[in-house]
Amino acid sequence: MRTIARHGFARTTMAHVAKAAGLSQGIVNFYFKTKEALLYETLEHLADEYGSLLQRALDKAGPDPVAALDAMIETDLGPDACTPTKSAVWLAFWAESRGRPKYRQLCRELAETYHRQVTGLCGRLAKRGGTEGLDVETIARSFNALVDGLWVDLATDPQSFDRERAKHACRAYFAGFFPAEFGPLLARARDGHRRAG
Amino acid sequence: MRTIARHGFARTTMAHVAKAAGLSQGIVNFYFKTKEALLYETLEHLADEYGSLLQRALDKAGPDPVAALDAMIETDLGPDACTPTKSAVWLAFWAESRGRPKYRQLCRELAETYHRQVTGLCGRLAKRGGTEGLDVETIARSFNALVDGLWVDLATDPQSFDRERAKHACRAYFAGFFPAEFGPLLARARDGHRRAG
Amino acid sequence: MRTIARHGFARTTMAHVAKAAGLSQGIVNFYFKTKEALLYETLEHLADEYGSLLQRALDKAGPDPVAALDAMIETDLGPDACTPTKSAVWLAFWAESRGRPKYRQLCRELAETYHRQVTGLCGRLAKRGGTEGLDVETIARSFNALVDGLWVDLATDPQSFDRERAKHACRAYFAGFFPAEFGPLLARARDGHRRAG
Amino acid sequence: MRTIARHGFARTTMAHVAKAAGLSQGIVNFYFKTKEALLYETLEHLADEYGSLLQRALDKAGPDPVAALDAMIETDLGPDACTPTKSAVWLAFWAESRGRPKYRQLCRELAETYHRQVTGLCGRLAKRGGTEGLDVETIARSFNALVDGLWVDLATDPQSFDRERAKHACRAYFAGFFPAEFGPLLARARDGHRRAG
DNA sequence: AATGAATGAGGGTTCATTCAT
DNA sequence: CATGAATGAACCCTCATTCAT
Repeated sequence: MRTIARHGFARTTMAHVAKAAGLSQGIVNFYFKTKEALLYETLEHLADEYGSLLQRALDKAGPDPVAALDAMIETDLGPDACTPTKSAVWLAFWAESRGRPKYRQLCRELAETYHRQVTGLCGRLAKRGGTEGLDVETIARSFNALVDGLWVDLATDPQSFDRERAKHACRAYFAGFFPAEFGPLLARARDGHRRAG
Repeated sequence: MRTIARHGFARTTMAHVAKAAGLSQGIVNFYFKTKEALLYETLEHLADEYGSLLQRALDKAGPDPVAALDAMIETDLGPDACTPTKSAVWLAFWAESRGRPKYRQLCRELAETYHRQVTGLCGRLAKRGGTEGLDVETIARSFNALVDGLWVDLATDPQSFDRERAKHACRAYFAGFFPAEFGPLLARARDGHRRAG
Repeated sequence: MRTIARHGFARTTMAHVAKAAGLSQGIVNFYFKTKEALLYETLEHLADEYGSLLQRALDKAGPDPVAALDAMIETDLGPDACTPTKSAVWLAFWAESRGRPKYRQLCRELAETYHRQVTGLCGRLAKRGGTEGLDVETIARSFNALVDGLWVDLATDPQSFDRERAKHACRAYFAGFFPAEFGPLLARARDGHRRAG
Repeated sequence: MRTIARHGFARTTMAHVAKAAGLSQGIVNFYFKTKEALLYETLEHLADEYGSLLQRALDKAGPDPVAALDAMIETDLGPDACTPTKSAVWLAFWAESRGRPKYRQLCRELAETYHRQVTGLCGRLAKRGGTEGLDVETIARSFNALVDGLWVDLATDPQSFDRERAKHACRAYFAGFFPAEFGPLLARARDGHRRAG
């Protein structure tokens, strides 16, 4: 992952990877069989890790949709899932997933799962707030896009942004649709900043 | 661009490009001197085209910040700037821009210009609405992220989304911060859909 | 073929082949796509060449079975089909054909065709001579084995043998079963030797 | 030997050999020092085994040249020396012996010994039969070739042939030169077949 | 004595680049 | 200008060999 993040996908060679890992090329190939296999297992590892981070966060958040959505935000932009390296690697795989069916499938499955969860949570939120008219499908997809975009921006220009402001942006995004629920969260975060600053 | 979109950056070869363009390999190299140069000129072309599309749209929109922001949305997600091929190519360059300073610089300049424009427009909007307390900096960066993310999602899964819904999502995003200004736009779009449907 | 004959199959590298042909490795791979393909095409070339040599000889020999069999001997051990290089290459392919179905198939087809022809000719000879009791099937297979063995010996030790004596051995072999037909041929060859020596 | 027979010489790896023998790769290298050494010792083993089989058969056959030659036939095509595996390995070594002086030397020595014995026996037979005019040198070399060819054919296509018919072919070969001596052998074998069938 | 993880040289192959035509 | 055959560096991968355990 470090090698992909540093050199880019196209310039990632087995020699780079082996040297970065402090291993010989022979043994890397012995374990991973193939460069393609190594790359795919990297993607799998990334997806698995992300999946379990998210699951753990959701379990901890409990049944409340606001808490759950906030947990997703905290996970997506937390220090474990959203490092400069990892976001760069995700970006690389997204870019390369066109024309590589295996990558595409895995990415899409993850995105679909994510989308279903967000849609479900937003749906419950809309029902509770009496705003069933909202297009939760689009809200969810756009939230996904927002997070993806934040990752892209963090990957391409880590200076432009910090993770806390990114989280704030996500909360502000939800506050636009669910002011009653996410307004307080926003305010609390703002006060936190004021106290911290 | 078609070749990058189809095969991915890492698997794009001069032979592919030449064949796709109906040219001999020799002449492609004669004109572009180098693969690296061809790729860079591709990025420049993409950036120039996008820049002029945006400029034209802004000129046409006039001085009103709402109209200008909406023009940006229309451009970013319009049929000229946001084709499946182009979004895929942007994605590829973003991914590869780490570790390639020339790409990085060009991408960053474009993003900075864009960011300045959005920030300016949002600032005027905030002033006009009497909501100077808004963090226009973050609003602008997040809008950028949202558009980037929508491009990513359109590039990786064209089915998940259509451009009209993406535009709607952008307007909804702004409506969260500037309800008075973007609310009517949203409503109009919604009515348009109703009439059309 | 020269490289296989010189270094053996196992030590034949593309670098050897390219250097022996006075070409770069790149262009060899460009033309043959694959080492495996190059080897297979070599076998095909060898088989085609042998097939057409044999066919031409048989056409020239006419319908007489003795003349035809003698033409086969002349071809198999003639200067075109039976060079040190070619016999070595045949030997290499025979050895490697176990475990390489494609080689095996081609070799077997050629052998089967050959066997059918020899069996047919011997059958006509046996009928003509009133010795229908002969096991022409085995006679033909053994003749095939004899020729193969002569090739092997010529390949492994070119000094041990010359082609003329090998031909003589083949005629002597047939003379054992068809003395009336092949006896004169033997005698003529012997006289030829006497005159020549 | 099993590995060479199955995969061919070129594709025989130390890993294959070790696995087939149920040993670790380390210990195989420890005992044989080198792949080259292992291969050479394999050839030596094969040659030694063949040599002692032949010697034992000749000892048992006694001084009669016909019995001795028949013993050679029985050995060469008997169940101990002529298994599918062994004939395949011989073929592999013959093929590879070009360009490997050590193999070549060993193969040639064996062939020379064999040739001397056959020549001697045929010479005694010719003298006894009053046919000193025969070219025993060529008869012997051709017999060797015949046996080699039978091995090749058995190695490349075990179905085409069985060992009994191969033996018969050898006897028929000798019967062509020494009808008085090998005719009865042939007849006996034929009767044996009849009784058996 | 025995293992198997580890090494690294060398193989086949790809592909950006050059150049005679 | 244009071609495409030709080059060679660099890639991925295999595998004989070594060595700590």
